[in-house]
Amino acid sequence: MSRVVAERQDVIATLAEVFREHGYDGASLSLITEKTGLGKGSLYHFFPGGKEEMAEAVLGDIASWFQTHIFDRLNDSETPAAAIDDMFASVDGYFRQGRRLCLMGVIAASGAHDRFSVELNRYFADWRTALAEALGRQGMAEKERQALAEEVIGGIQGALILARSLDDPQAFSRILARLKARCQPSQN
Amino acid sequence: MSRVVAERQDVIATLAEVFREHGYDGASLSLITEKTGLGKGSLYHFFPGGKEEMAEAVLGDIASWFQTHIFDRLNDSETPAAAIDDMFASVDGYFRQGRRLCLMGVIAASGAHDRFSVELNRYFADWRTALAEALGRQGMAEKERQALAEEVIGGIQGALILARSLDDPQAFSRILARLKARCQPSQN
DNA sequence: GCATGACTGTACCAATCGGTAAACAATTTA
DNA sequence: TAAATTGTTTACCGATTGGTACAGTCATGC
Repeated sequence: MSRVVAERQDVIATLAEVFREHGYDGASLSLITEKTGLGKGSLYHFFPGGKEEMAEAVLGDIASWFQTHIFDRLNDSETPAAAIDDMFASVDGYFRQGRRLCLMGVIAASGAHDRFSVELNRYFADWRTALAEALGRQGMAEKERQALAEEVIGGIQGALILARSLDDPQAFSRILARLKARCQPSQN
Repeated sequence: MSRVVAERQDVIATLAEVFREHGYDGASLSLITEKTGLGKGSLYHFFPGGKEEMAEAVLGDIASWFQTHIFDRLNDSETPAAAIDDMFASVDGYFRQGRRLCLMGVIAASGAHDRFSVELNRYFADWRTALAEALGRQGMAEKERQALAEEVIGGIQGALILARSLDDPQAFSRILARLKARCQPSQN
């Protein structure tokens, strides 16, 4: 268990960075072998399905991270306002204050989109549902909470792209703060 | 003039679609020859710099379209509220009600980002400046208009990614409507 | 009617692509 | 310790990559 799983987990973390920085098509096997330090043989030992399986593993890893650290906390919390605050803090940390892109967004904006449409759909739909319900437990009306959740989640993606394009990570933080303010109970 | 320029312009439009749908790395020359109907010889005749020059031509074309149809109108208009409304209408049309991605965003989220960082930076910075100034002529305070312009432009990018990921173009329209409402003079 | 220059089709290039196979080393397990 | 499992190295595969070279086509202007 320990060794193997741990190493595979390490590989997945490195794979995630490679896909994030170079995109799916841009992440060649030679680049992957270089960054992971693993030869093709080892790579195909861990991921017999090749590059596609590597990306699936990474997306699955990300999905479960968000599930436990974001979605579940939004759902379980009895103090939705605090849970939503936690969400924004986690998001800020996860995306390194705007210096890191969202791999889900990267894939969605690439030609590999079709290959992973199920994962993409679930990730964004689950996030939207969890946030909308937390907003609801905060007293927000049905229509408005659906729309706001959508706006916030999209806003985060756009802020990441904008921050990278402007080469100004702080743009991410500024937008995030505004989105957060819009989720405050006092704003309803 | 006519023949050459016109044809090159047609090619650029097709190139834009290919890059949009497949990303920079995913747009192989064989795919480009197929979609444009032009052999490599013709392609390299029009774009001696190869794929990179093709992408530059497309980005330049997009930049000038936005310059004349969006940025200039925001700047020139003496009725900023109407100009901002026009912007949202143009954006909705340009992105085909959420069924079309923004190539600038696609490139920004890809490994080819570094190659085109100048173009990306200018596109988003110009848009932000133009929108912020229009908001200013509408009476909005300096700080708030900068922040709102940033939020709107990022929000559009994110809405496109979200709409594609959820396979729900209407998500784009819904978010766009909210962003537009936030720019209304009555909201200030 | 012929020279010119814009355009195109084809063959080709080295390099790299994703992926396979199998020999080999290292660890566990019995 | 022997066998079985797990992991790694290396050489290799055919296909495709972006790019080049160049002969040929075609309309235009002189």
